[in-house]
Amino acid sequence: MNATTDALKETRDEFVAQWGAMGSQWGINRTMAQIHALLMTVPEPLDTDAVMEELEISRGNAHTNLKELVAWGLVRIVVRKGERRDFFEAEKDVWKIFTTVARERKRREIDPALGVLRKCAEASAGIDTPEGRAFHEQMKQLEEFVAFASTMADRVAGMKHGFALQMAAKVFGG
Amino acid sequence: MNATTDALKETRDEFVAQWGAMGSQWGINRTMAQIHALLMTVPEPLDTDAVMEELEISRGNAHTNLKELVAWGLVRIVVRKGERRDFFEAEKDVWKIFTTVARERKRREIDPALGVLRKCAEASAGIDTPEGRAFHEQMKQLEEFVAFASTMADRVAGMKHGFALQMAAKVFGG
DNA sequence: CCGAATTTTCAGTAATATCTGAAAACCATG
DNA sequence: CATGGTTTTCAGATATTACTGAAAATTCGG
Repeated sequence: MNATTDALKETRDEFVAQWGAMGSQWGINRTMAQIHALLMTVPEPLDTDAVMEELEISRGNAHTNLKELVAWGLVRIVVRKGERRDFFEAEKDVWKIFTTVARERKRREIDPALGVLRKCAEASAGIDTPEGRAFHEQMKQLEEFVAFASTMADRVAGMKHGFALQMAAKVFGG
Repeated sequence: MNATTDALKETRDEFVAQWGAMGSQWGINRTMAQIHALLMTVPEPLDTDAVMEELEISRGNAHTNLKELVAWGLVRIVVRKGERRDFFEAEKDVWKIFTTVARERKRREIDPALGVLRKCAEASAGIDTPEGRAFHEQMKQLEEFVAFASTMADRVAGMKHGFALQMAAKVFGG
C-alpha cells in the first residue's frame, strides 16, 4: 500500500461519496449510486464481499442494491470459471449508461405520468364551467407535452453516440 | 355544490395526488409537487389558507413549499389591491415550466456533478497503475459527457417552443 | 407607536426510506 | 443426500426527511 495507491483510494472514495450524494438528490438511493460509482471506476469485476468491504455496508444492503442495478441494466453479473460466487461489472460506456438511464426513467416516470394525464383529461372533458374548462385545457396541454417528451426520449435513447453528437453539432452549431 | 363541481373536484384531487406521488419518486417533495399541481389547475391565484385547506396541510408546510416553488420560478406571488395577504399563481405554459425545471435541475445537479468530475479527473491524472489509469480514463469520459449534457441543457432551455418543435420534426422526421 | 393581519421560523413529532444481521433457501460437489 | 459455500429474504433497528403547531417577527393602517 504505497502513496500512489493511497492517493487513488482517496480520490475514488471522494468520487463514490459525491456520486452517492448526487444520486440521493435524484430519486436514486445513496448506496445504489455509490455501488455504481465504485464499479464504474474499478478495472475488474467485484464480488459482493469486496463491495461490502469497500463501502462498509451490510450483506443485505449490498445484495439488494446490486440486484437493483442489474435490474436497471447498469450492472452485469459475470461468472468466473472455477469461482462459485457472482462477480459484478458496471457498464462503463457513458453513452450506454445515459441511454439506459433515459429508457428506464422514461418507463418509470414519463409513461405513468402520461397515463394519469390521459385519464384526467378524459374525465374532465365534459365539465362546462370556467374551472372545468381551465382544468381540462391544462390537462390537454400537459398530456400533449409529455407525449412529445416520451417520443423524444425514445428517439434519443435509440441513437448511437456518434450520431447524437453529429446531430447536436448540426442543430446547435456547436 | 352540484354534481359537475363534485366531479371536477374529484378529478383534480386525483391529479394532485398522482402528481405528488410522481414528484416524490423524483427528488421533489410530495407537498411541493401537490401544491404545484393544484395551482396549475386552478383558474385564479390562491392564498396560503386556500392551499392549506385544499390539501389539508399545516401553515408551515404550505408556506415552506410555496416559497420553494417561488424560488424555483414555477410560482409567482401576486398582490391584489385592497388585499393584504399574498396570492400565488403557477406558470401554466408547459414549455415555460419545462425550461424552468431544466435550467434549475442543470444548476443544481449537472453543474455540481461536473465540478466533482473535474476535480477527480485532475487528482488522478498522474497515477500510473492499471487501476489509476482506468479511474482517470473513466473520469475523463464522464466529464466530457456531462459537459456536453450541460451545453445541451442550456441550448434547449433557451429555445422558444415553436423552434423546439420545428427542430424535433427536422431531426427526427416526426 | 399600537394592534391586527400576515408571514416566517423552528423545536418537537411523525412518516418514510434505508440498512443490518441473522436465519432460511439454494446449489454444486463429493 | 450431507456439507459448506453462497445468495436471498425480511423483521426490527436506524437514519433521513417532511410536517405540525405555536411562538416570534414583520408589515401596515391608523
